[in-house]
Amino acid sequence: MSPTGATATGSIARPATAFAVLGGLRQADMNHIRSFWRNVVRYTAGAIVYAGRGSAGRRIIIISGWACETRILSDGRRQIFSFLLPGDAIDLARMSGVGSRAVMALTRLEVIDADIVAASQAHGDQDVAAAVAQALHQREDRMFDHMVRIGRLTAKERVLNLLLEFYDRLDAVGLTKGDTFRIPLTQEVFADTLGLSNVHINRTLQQLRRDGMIVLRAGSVTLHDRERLAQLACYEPDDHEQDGRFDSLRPQ
Amino acid sequence: MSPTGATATGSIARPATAFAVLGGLRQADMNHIRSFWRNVVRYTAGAIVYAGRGSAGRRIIIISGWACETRILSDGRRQIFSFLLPGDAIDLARMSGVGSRAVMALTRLEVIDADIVAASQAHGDQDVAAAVAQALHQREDRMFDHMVRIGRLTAKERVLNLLLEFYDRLDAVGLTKGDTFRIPLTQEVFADTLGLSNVHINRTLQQLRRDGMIVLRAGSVTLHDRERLAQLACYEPDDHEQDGRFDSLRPQ
DNA sequence: CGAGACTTTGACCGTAGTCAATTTATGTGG
DNA sequence: CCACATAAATTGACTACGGTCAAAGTCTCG
Repeated sequence: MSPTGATATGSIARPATAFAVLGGLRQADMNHIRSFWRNVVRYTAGAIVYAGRGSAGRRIIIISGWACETRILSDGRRQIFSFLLPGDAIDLARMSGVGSRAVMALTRLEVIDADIVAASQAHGDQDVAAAVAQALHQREDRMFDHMVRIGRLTAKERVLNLLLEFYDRLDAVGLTKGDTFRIPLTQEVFADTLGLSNVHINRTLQQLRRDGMIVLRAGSVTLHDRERLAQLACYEPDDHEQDGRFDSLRPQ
Repeated sequence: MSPTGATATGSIARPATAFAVLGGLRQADMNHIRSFWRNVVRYTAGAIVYAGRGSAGRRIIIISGWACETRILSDGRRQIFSFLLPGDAIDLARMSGVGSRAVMALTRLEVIDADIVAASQAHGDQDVAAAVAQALHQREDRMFDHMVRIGRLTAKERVLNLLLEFYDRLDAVGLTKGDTFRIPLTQEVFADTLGLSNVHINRTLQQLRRDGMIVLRAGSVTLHDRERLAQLACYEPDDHEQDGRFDSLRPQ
């Protein structure tokens, strides 16, 4: 393991693992994807993702795992700006890590250079570059939702709203099972995301559990009646246009 | 005045007014700018700025006045995402105004199509298109500062931090006089920007005045000892690289 | 001068923060 | 598989920051 937590993946890696998140693939796609195999870069949880590590360039696609964009103030306070889930893309330009902004792996993370993928337009009629551009746009759109969350919603609304966003995003890449999905976040991460203290997050979650609005245990969440929850949490999926995430690699 | 609040400026408008904010100009620049004259679009305070109104396109440059990006929730809560000051540029694409996002004039506003200006590279060695692109980037960078503000700072810090940002931005285009600048915002706008109630904004401002940290009256603010204030407000101007605002029209 | 928009004030409430201790996972080496 | 170390979740007691409601005072501008 390199000191930065990043490792270029050798031929040891098993395709089935890294790309499983993108769903079952047609044989043609599989062949196409295998060609990227040695371009996948891995990070350990807690690692900072820099541009240029391994074979990852400035624009990257998340293959598996969760990451976040964050800033840490000199006095220790931390704010998380956004989350990066499988199928998301981000431009690492101007990420400095210092007082400014950094992308941090929240779990083990697999990443690939977006330009390498885009350069080979072999699979289907999809325009990979366009899909990446769309993913970048959606990230920006979500940023506004997030500002509303921390600026104008109550603690309960913030938590629900965020969980609903996670559901929709994960569902779009096949990472939900019915109303349930896995969520690898500590309560402290929730706190630093939603502008609350970890203690208050804890109490809010318990309240939501007691009210039967969510089921949350052992790293997985279940959201029954999302329609109603969305109402309660001011969650208005602006129909963020088409789904622009990088699932052009998924079965048609 | 059109129903939307937008009017295309005819030849009646006086150059000296609209472009005064960009500072005194060399004779060559003045001539160049005169050619844009009929492309300036005006809005009244409170008007929504849409792409395509008058001669303004998708990417616009603020010539004079203040505007903001905002969203209004169905229950009336409002969040302001960013402010647009003279010299700033913004891409109006995907501004819907409805539940999503809108640009609203906070004062009388003068705007010009960025592409029209960029199309004529006559003045100096500056690359206008690059300056506009930079301005767009800076807007994004400031968005992160803003998330930290509403997510992690106290009320007092939020207010100071925002005022310091205004100072730096206005100073960059010559709109400060010593430690003082004009600020056309109501306390309610502050509230909806900083995620606080208007009443609390009022009390916070009074507190800051009593502590002698700011002077605020009749629409103008004075910030003495900004170094100290920056310290207190976690204001860390990340040295947002070069100054990429649209002041390439200003004297060299 | 009057209307409407903004600001200011007071009283009171409630959400969320802080500090500190305890319990419960999680994980690691033996 | 157990023992220990560490991280994470939970709880209680107390505080305080910020919200709400309602009334009164100011300012602007036609």
